[in-house]
Amino acid sequence: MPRKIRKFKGKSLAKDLAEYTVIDIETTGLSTEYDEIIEIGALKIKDGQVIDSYSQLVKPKYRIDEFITKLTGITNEMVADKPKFIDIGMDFVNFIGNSILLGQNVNFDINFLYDRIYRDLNMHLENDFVDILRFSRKLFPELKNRKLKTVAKHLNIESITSHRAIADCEVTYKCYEEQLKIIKNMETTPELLFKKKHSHTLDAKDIVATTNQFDQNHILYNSVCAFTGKLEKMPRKEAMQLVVNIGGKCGNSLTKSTNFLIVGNFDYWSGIKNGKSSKQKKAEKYILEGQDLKVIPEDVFYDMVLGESDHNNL
DNA sequence: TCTCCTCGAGATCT
DNA sequence: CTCGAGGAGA
Repeated sequence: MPRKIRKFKGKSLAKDLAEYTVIDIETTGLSTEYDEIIEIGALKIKDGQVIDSYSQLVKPKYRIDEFITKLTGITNEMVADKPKFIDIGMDFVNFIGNSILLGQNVNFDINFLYDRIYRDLNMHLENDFVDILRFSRKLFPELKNRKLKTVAKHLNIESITSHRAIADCEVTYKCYEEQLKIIKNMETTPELLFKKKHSHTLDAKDIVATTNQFDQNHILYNSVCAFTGKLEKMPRKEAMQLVVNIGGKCGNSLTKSTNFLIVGNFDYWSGIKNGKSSKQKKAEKYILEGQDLKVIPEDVFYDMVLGESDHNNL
């Protein structure tokens, strides 16, 4: 199991905040490993108003390339006499304090800052954060993309052409405040909007036969089938449909009336013990008790359903 | 019905 | 990274 990197990193929140700190950084590239911070911007917001700001250009170890200068407008000359991160890192840490951080795809900024603060100051950036990219994905799925600029335009917020930290903070916090208004108008809250949905749409009862031509001599006719594990060749729903179209029945779980347990793959399932799922172990117990139940692998199931000849062509 | 898990697909940041 | 789909188990 891969060890968790940045283990003290804060949690991602979806909240309607009265007080927070917007952050944005400019860097020499996208890689936290190889690229460097060249500008930090932050705005403290309270009740929708800017109450404090922090803006600092930072001198990187390596030169800024042309692409970044063109993108941000930040040149090597501009940072030549600026402090290195190690000299101003503490100022930034003090500025944000323990406030909740907010930004567009803010994981990008947090990861850069987390690593830099740890390396230079031997401290952990533990602040919780709000990523407004999550908001726009939820609210504006119809837009061609959810880049800050696109979202700002959609919300009639003016955004300047240059990618500079403080300017982007301005746009970001305005986008957040506007999106909060939209959520309020929907008579919901961010918490409700991001509440995990129950996506268990697969209920065996919902699967009905698409034919009434049944072969009453088929081994699965009038039988009760259950599944365990992930099937290789089709979604479980399709397999259940096959059973039902033969005139069999399906259940979500293994019961006293189950006749066939079809076993798929569960190599991926780390919680599995002795290579057998609980359904399989339950089935073995029922068989010992004399139940008319067979445990069959996926391949055998296809032989039964489709016939030997078709099986080879799958 | 609820919580926990895994995987694959799809974006966004400079 | 985040989400949704789809599993298991209680």
